[in-house]
Amino acid sequence: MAIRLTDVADEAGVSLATASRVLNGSARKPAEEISEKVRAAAQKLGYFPNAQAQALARASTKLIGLVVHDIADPYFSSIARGVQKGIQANGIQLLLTSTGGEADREALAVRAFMSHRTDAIILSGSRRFSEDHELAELLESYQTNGGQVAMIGQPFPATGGIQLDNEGAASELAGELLKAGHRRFVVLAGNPDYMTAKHRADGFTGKLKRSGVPVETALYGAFSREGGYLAMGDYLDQAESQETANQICVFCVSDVMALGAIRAIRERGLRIPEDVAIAGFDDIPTLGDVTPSISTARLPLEEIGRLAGEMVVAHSNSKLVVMTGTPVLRESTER
Amino acid sequence: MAIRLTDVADEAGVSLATASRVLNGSARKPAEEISEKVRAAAQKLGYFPNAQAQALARASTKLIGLVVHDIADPYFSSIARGVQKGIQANGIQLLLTSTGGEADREALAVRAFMSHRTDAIILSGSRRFSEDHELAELLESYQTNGGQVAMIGQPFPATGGIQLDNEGAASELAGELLKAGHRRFVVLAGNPDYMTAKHRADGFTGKLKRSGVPVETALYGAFSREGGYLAMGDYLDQAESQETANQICVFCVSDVMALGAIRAIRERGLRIPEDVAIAGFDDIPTLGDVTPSISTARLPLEEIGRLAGEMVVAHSNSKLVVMTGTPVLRESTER
DNA sequence: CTGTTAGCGCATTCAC
DNA sequence: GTGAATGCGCTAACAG
Repeated sequence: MAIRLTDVADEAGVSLATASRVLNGSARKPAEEISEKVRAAAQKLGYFPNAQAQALARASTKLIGLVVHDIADPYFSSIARGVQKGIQANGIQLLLTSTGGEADREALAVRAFMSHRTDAIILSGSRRFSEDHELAELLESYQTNGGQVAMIGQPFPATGGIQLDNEGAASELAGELLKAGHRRFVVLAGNPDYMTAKHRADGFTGKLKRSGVPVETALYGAFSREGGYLAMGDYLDQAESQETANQICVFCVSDVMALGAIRAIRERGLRIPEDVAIAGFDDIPTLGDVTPSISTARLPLEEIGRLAGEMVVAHSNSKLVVMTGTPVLRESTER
Repeated sequence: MAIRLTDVADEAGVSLATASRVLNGSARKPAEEISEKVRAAAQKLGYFPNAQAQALARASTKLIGLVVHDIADPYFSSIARGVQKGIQANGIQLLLTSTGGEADREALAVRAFMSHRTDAIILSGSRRFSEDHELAELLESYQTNGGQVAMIGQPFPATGGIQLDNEGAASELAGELLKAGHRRFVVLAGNPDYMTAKHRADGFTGKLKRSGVPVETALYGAFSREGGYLAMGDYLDQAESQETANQICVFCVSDVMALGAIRAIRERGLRIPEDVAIAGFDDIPTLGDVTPSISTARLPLEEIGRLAGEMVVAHSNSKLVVMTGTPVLRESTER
C-alpha cells in the first residue's frame, strides 16, 4: 500500500511527530495554522492511517471478536446486530467467526482473535458440559494479558457477561401452558451437552413435575432446525400407530428447532394447534412471519448483543448481568 | 500483551530469525531437531504471533472486509455465511460491518477497512443510482494500492464480482406467473434508487408489458419488511373500497418485503392465494418455514457469498461472474 | 542451515 | 509548540 504519515509530513513541511499529533490528537495540540496544513496535505494525498502500525505502537487494536455458531441462524444474527450497535459509536470493528458449534473450531477462532490482539472477545452460545477445558485456558490467558471477555449464555466461572436465565424462563413458560389447559407434554430437548439446551429442558420438565403433570417424553437430537425436524418426525411416526400423538403440547428448546418440528408435523397432515400444540424458545424475528404465530419464551436478543458490546468497550464486563425471558403465548398453543 | 517471538527464541536458545522460520514456515527449513525445540518453547510459553506485527512486516493482513446492509436480514446473513465458507480454509478473518444501507455509512465502513488494510473488500447489495461517487473513488484508490474488491449485485464498471441477473430472473418469474393463469398484477417495487430494486421491478414489468398484460399498479417504499408491510397495507385499504383487490397477484422485489406484505394481507382478513396471490425474490431460508409456501425467484445466496469469498482470496475477482435466478412457483401463487 | 540487521508505519518519550 | 530518536513484534534480505 502507499502513502504514509511520513509522506504527509513531508508534503506539509512538518515533522512526522507533528503530523501524528494533528491527525490523531494527542495531549499536545499543534498550532491551528500548522494543523490546517497537515490536514490539507493528508486530504490531498489521500492518507489513510495504517491500523496495524497504530495497533503496534499503541496497545490497542480497536478490534473486537465475536464468535457464533452460525451467522445464518436468526438467533445469532440478531445478537450480532446488537453487538454491532453496541460498539459502532467507538469506531471499533467487528471480527466475526462462525464455528458450527464445534469445540475445536471455537478454540481455533479464539486463537485467531488472540493473534489479532482483539481488545475483547464475545462468545455467544458456547458452553458445553464437556470439552471446554481448552477454551477456558485460552480465555484465562487472554484475560491475564488484558483482554476483555464477555460470554452470552452461561459464562465461565472466571468470566463475566450476560447470563440467560434459561431455566427460569422455561419454567414460567411451562406454568403458562399449564394454565392454558395443556396436560400432555413432549419436550424436544436438543443436545443435552449444551448447557443452554439442558437448562431449558430441565426448567420446563421440573416445573411440570412439581405441578404433578410430568412430561411424557423427552427427545434428543441436534440443536438445530434439522434436529427438530427429525426428532419430531420420529416421534410422530411412532406415536401415530399408537394413537398417542393427540392433544399433545410440544416444547422445543429453541425456536429454530420448533420451526423444524412444525414442518414435520405439517408433512404428516396434522394441524397446529388443533392436533398438536407447539412452543419454542427465544422469539427470533422469523417468528413474526409464521402462521400460526408461535408461542415462545422471549429473549431480547438484539438488546442482549448490544449490552454485551457496550460492556466490553466500557471494560465493565467482569460483572454478570442476568437476563430473564418472558413467556409469550400465541396461536400455536391455543386450546 | 506478553510473550513475543524473541522470548521464544531465547527460551529455545536460537535466533529470532530461526524461531520465525519454524513457527511460520518460510522457504528455508530449519533442522527438525532445532524446530522441535522452538515449538516446545512456544508451547511452553504460550506464544501467539502478533498479527499486527506480522501484517506490518509482510504486506498482507489476512483480513477481508464484508459490508452488508443488515446482518440480521436473512438475505445478508446467508451471504455472510457463504463468504465465511469461501475464505475459512485460508486462515483469513472476516471483518463485518452493517450499514443500514446508508451511503455515508457505507463509505465509512470502506474507509475503516482501508485503514485496517484488509486484503479484500466484498460489498453486497450496495449500488444506487445516486450518491455512489465517493464510494467509487474510495474503491478505486483501494484497488490502485493492491486491494481486491468484489461486489455482489451490480458491480461498478471498474470492479469485478458477482453480477445478479435480477432483470432476467424477474422476467422469467413473470412469465411463469402468466402461464399459471394470473392476469392482474401489482408490483411492490421498493426503493427505485437501489439498482437491485429497479432492475427486478423493470424485468417483471417489462415482460408483462410485452405479453400484453401490463402491471396495474407499482408501489414504492422502503426495501424492507416494514416497507412491504406499509405499501401493501396502503394499497389494500384503498383498493378495498373499490373492490379491486380481488384475484390480484402481487410481486414483491424481495422476499423480506413479501413477508411484510403477507402480514398486511392477513391482518385484513384476506386469504393467500385465494384472494391475493403473492411472490417474492431471493428465496431466503426463512421461506421454508412459512405457510403457505411462497413463490419466488431463487438466488443461491450462500453459494454466491462463497464464490465471492473464493474469488477474492484467489485474486480472480477482476472478472464478472453472472448468477442467474430461477423462478420457483409454490402455494402462494396457486390458482 | 543459522544468525545479524534493517525496516514495515506509527506513537511517544525526550530534547530543543 | 515542534522535531529527532527509539521501539512496538515480526519478516526478509543479507552475511556467515
